[in-house]
Amino acid sequence: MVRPTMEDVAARAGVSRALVSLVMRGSPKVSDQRRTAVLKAAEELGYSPHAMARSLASRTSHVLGVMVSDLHNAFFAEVVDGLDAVAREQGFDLIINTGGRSPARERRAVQSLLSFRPAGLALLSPVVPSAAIKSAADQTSVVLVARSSRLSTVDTINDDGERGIGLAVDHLVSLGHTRIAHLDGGEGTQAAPRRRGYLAAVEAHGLAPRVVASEYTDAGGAKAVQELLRGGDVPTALVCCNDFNAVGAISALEDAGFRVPHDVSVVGYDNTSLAALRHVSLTTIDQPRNEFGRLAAEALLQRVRGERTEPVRHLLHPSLVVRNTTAAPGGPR
Amino acid sequence: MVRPTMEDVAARAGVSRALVSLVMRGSPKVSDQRRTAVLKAAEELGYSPHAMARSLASRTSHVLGVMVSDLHNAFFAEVVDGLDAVAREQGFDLIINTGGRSPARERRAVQSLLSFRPAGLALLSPVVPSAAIKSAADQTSVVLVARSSRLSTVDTINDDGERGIGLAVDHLVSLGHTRIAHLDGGEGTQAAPRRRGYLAAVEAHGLAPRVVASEYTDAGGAKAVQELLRGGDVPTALVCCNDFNAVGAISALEDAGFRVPHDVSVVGYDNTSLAALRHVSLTTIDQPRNEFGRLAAEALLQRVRGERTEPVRHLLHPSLVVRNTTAAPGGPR
DNA sequence: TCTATTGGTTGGAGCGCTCCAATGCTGTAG
DNA sequence: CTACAGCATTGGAGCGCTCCAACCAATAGA
Repeated sequence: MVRPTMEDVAARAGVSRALVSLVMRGSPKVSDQRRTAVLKAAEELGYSPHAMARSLASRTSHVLGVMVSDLHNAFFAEVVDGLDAVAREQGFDLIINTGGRSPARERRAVQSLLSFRPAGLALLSPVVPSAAIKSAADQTSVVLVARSSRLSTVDTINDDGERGIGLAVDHLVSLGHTRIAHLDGGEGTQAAPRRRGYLAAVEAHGLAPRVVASEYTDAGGAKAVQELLRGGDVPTALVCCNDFNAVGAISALEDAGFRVPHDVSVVGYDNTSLAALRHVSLTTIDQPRNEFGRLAAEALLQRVRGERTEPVRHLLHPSLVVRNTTAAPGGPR
Repeated sequence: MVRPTMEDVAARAGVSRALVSLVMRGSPKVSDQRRTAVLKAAEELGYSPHAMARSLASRTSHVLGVMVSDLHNAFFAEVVDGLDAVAREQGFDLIINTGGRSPARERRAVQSLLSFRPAGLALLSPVVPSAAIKSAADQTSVVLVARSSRLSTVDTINDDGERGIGLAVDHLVSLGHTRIAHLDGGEGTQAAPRRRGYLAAVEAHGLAPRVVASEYTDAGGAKAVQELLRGGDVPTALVCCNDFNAVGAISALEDAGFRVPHDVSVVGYDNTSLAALRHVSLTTIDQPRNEFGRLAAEALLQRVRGERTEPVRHLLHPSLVVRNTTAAPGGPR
């Protein structure tokens, strides 16, 4: 369990510790002969550099910290994939920590990440108050994903939720729908722009808006539909705040004898893997999640390299994915 | 961006660096007067200890590395939750890295984690060859989750897949089913014990076994059912290798005009969040995922504290979760 | 009164590495 | 034959911390 150090490698290869250091960092100013000798010795000893000692000595870090607010949500998995790809490419490592959607836990997670003195910090949909983000930003470069901020020291990456919902409404209108309701995400992240997008799009088409309070869960979607049914006046199309909500809504509709999409069309949001299941086959709005991650990593690395100090605000274009839960009113069962 | 050091805090509080170190580590042998002075100075400067310098100096680590083979799978999120809870409790931090189910990437991820010299390493369902695990185990304590191993230096945490499938078969038999097929997970992790469990349980009940080749995806489940249908002789119950497979199977059955559970009962495996959706409401086998994580963390910490050197092999009991995809043959539609 | 003991505090060495100034070495120009 | 690049190589200082032996009162015991 006791690992060899640079000193051990140096002794075995018959060179100085400094030379080993140069080899490990891939310096060009080392003779081929010595280089191979060092690499051979390292190999034989099973040596690999001590990341912490390295960053302590160099006063630089090759680590990006990532705080994932909710590991249970596959949304973040793809963001992390994007981050990972770009970071790796540029010789950076990721250390991930999770906040579990609790501000206290999230705060601890950020503290823990900062204690490693990362070169940058990506916060994926954080729930901590803005002040906490500011204090992190005083210590390292910070990028926010799926959360906006007015802080001048942090970069942000978001999707254009207004536009995304607009795509859903346009799609339904083009199918011939005129009575389109929105199941609202309430206090949830990004619920506000989605609601705004719904209202704007419906108005643009000269239709009457109808917003039903709901939340980002399948139970929430079901409950909202039950409420709608009690009212008697069932719309022909539902634009839901996310995929889970949509699946709950579909369930409740079918329980009540409605057929999707024959009687009611339903659109989700997020294009989770759930939506793609053939059993669900949900028409939904896709966010370029991988791109979120890539842009987040690039934003951080730009700051790390000192190429930029002005904040960037990326607003990515969502896209419509048509599957089998939307059709013209009275269309396919 | 330049953070204060212990030296700065010491100067401000008018004490030595060593005293600050004692305070930061919560040593009891510091007078209250000095302690408050130090804490005040630290607070004012926004000081927080440098985790890397600390672990370098102390030659101990308060970090557990976690390699998650696939972030997209919510299974691991709960394991990580369990790990996180126990680790935090004992003052350890988690650093997570992902392998994306590719041996090469996974290897890099493990390398990267090891370069932080973690006190222990949890590998969640790793796909790297056993030799790579052994080499990691030479460098730190290793625990394997959802993968078994004969290595005497690593601990393992698994569910008893044989028993789990047995529960599913018993349940179906108790409902009156006699023609029960198994959709097999092929080369996938844990597919072998599940297959064995099916064969053993079916035999124990004196029934004829029927194993259909499939895989851990919804498309795989659908394909297997289509094959079954082409054969003409459709069983009254399906025990699937996992939840995704089960959902695909249900989809294909419904497309072909069969009703679940009236015509065919279906059982999944894993109790993913998917299974709990009311739209799916799948009878399935639950693995104590959180418990996996807790036991993994405890196994590592026991080794870290030097309490144990013998390997442990946890085999946890899965449990049956009955929902709406199973019924007596010809039962509820 | 002198020596032990105790509790609080401190300077210095050292963790494994990087960085820099300095060194030795060759080869070429003067 | 000396001078001077130019290159490969090296020793030493230092990153922010922990750990240890030493130290310094202040109190207790003889």
